[in-house]
Amino acid sequence: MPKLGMEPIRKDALVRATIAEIGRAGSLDVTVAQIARRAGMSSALAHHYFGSKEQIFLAAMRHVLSLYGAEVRGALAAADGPRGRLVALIRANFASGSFRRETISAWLNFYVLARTLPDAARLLRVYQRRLQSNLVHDLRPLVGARAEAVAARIGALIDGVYLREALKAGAPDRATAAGMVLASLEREIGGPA
Amino acid sequence: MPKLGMEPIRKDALVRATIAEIGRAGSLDVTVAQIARRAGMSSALAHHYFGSKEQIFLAAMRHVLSLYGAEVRGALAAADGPRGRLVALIRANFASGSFRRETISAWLNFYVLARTLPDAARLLRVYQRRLQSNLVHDLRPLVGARAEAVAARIGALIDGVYLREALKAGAPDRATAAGMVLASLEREIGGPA
Amino acid sequence: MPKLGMEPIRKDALVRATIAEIGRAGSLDVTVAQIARRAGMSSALAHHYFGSKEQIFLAAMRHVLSLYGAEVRGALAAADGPRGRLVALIRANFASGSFRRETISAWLNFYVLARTLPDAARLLRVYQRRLQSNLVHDLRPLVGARAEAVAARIGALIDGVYLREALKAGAPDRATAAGMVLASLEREIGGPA
Amino acid sequence: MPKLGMEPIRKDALVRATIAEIGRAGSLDVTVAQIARRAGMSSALAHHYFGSKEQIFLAAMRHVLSLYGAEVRGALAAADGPRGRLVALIRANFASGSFRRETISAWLNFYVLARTLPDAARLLRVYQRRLQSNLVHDLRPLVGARAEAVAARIGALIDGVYLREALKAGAPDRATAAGMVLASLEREIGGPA
DNA sequence: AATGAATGAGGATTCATTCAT
DNA sequence: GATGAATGAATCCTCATTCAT
Repeated sequence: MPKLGMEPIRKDALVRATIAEIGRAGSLDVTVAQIARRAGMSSALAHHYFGSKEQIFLAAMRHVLSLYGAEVRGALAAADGPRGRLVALIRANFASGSFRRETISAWLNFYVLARTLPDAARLLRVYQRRLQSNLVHDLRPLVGARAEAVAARIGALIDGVYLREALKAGAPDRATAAGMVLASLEREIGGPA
Repeated sequence: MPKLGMEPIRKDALVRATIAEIGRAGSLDVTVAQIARRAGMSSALAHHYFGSKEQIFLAAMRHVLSLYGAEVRGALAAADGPRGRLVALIRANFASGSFRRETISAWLNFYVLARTLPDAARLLRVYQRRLQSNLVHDLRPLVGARAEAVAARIGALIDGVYLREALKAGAPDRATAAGMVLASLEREIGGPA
Repeated sequence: MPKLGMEPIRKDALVRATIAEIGRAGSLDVTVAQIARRAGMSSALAHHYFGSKEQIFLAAMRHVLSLYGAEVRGALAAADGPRGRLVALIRANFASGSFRRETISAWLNFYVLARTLPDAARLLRVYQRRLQSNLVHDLRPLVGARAEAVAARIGALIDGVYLREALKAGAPDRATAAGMVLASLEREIGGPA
Repeated sequence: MPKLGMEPIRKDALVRATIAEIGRAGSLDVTVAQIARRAGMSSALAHHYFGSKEQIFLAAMRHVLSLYGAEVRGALAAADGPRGRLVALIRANFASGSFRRETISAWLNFYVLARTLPDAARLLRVYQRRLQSNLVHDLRPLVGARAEAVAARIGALIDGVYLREALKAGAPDRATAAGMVLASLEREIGGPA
């Protein structure tokens, strides 16, 4: 069984298990043993690879944020024109990779984590800044000087939609969620988005 | 002169201490002992009055929501006309009683709590429903059939603004926060709000 | 069972159990659970009263040193003249309260502890300083300026005798141990001690 | 040219690393991983060569004792006459090879180890017996029948000086340490040593 | 009403040791 | 010969909760 190069495989399994467990528990009150068990290894091995529970959580955050980033980049690359890119960007925020039950739960809990771990706060700020700059880039041609303010409102609305989704039961409704933000965009830039 | 029983006094002290401790810790990872110490009593007494930690948390939630409700009712009573009442309602959401460091932290953590405690979820849904109905009531005359959708967007935006405030350092900026939502309202109903 | 004023009783029981366990194990590799079990309580209670294993060890050291100090004071009070007091002091170092199997083991391990815990080192230095000053006080009239050097040699010899006793099997032989140091004293001050 | 097997090289590196780690930690609380890392190999290899942590410790003891023995033999070979040999023997006990920071710490901890490992106790007893017989051999011509008792006192004093050195901070002072024991010798045999 | 006393259950982390490659 | 992979067993410490007074 012991092969070489297990580290990335194990780490990846642990990161996925962490997100799944946070999703299941709905909070950060998950034990390393639970995470490790789901990832198919002993908790000792989890510590061997990550050093501490904190680092496991941070790795899970980075994973979620990096999946999200890839989703956004892919969407933007396939879109044309400011309006088209804005729509694609907003839709990407609610794409199937990110806007799923467990990820929404993880996201909410990362905000809590950020109140304790400076590194977690930093990661979330990076996410917010990127979203803001992406929005501003394509809002500028449409709303000029108002771009910054509009982007801030849309960014906050996206977070709010996530937060409210976390309270609902059942599977997340991507279309409705994205629709809310797209409608807001429409009101901000005028005309149908 | 009826001598006031200790029960309400003790319970109130515990509820306040709970909110303060959640604010301090930035999470629900506060011990009953910490709460009781801040409230000036033994943890055994805290259990005596509330039965369990869960109930202490729920009481703290009810307290926050009831303060918030009072703030909103007061604001609405003093305002006139749909537009005036909408502005007052939004401002009330960021009033000094609710939009303060520790309450914002508590609010965020209550969303986490709601994922575990059905009672907590119920309380948050009551809050959302009231906000929605308050918004709809005064949006109807202004935007007609769009009232429901607009109210949902404004409600989610308010939550998003809270969430983002939780990530920031330093004292919360009420004017800016309220300004964001008011600007959105303006775009939704047309003309300066 | 729960009565008031248990703290000193519990702490005392823990301190005694600690010394006994160190004696049994022959090293500091004793668990809080073992100590607590011997003291007739849960390990949680041990932590409740002492806060940490470190503090338990330090309390045990203070206990041993204070017993030793009492023994020495008692012996000196009952002796007359420099020579008589020196003999009494040396005998006190090997009195039945201190020169027993488990205490010798504890003593040795406290020297190890002192290499890690500054507080432990401080306690041992206090012991050494007191012994030195007691010796010098009564050596001065007998050997004048050599008092300091002679005291240092006698002090080190006492420690060496303890150390060697730690290696032996069976019950410690007080008379022989004290005899070694008394013989040394005799050589230092001339004439039979 | 016979190619030297790795075994003795590895074992030697581990033994040296063990002494260094015990010196650094000031206790036997050093992990095999720490020792192996300092010796430049994996902990698995350390186990491969020694079988267990216990055996590593015992090998380290043998190493220290054998260095000490060589030092003593060298000193005795270069000295003449009972008095000269006694002085040389005492000085050898505090020679630069043995009376150094980490070795003193190791020595103290070996006494602790001896309380658990019979083999360790045996090694220390061998050391004590050899020292005793070396001392007696050259004391006999000077003090006759008192040789055994004097040797025992000097041996215990040497150990005591080591023990006290373990408590001090800073580099060990060889001259002062040897001086203490030489002064004692002088008192025992009469006349300047 | 109030609390000190007490603990069972659990949780992060460490570590000697084994094993397949 | 050498090591990364892996884990079972501990160990310290915490905490919600109960109980006798």
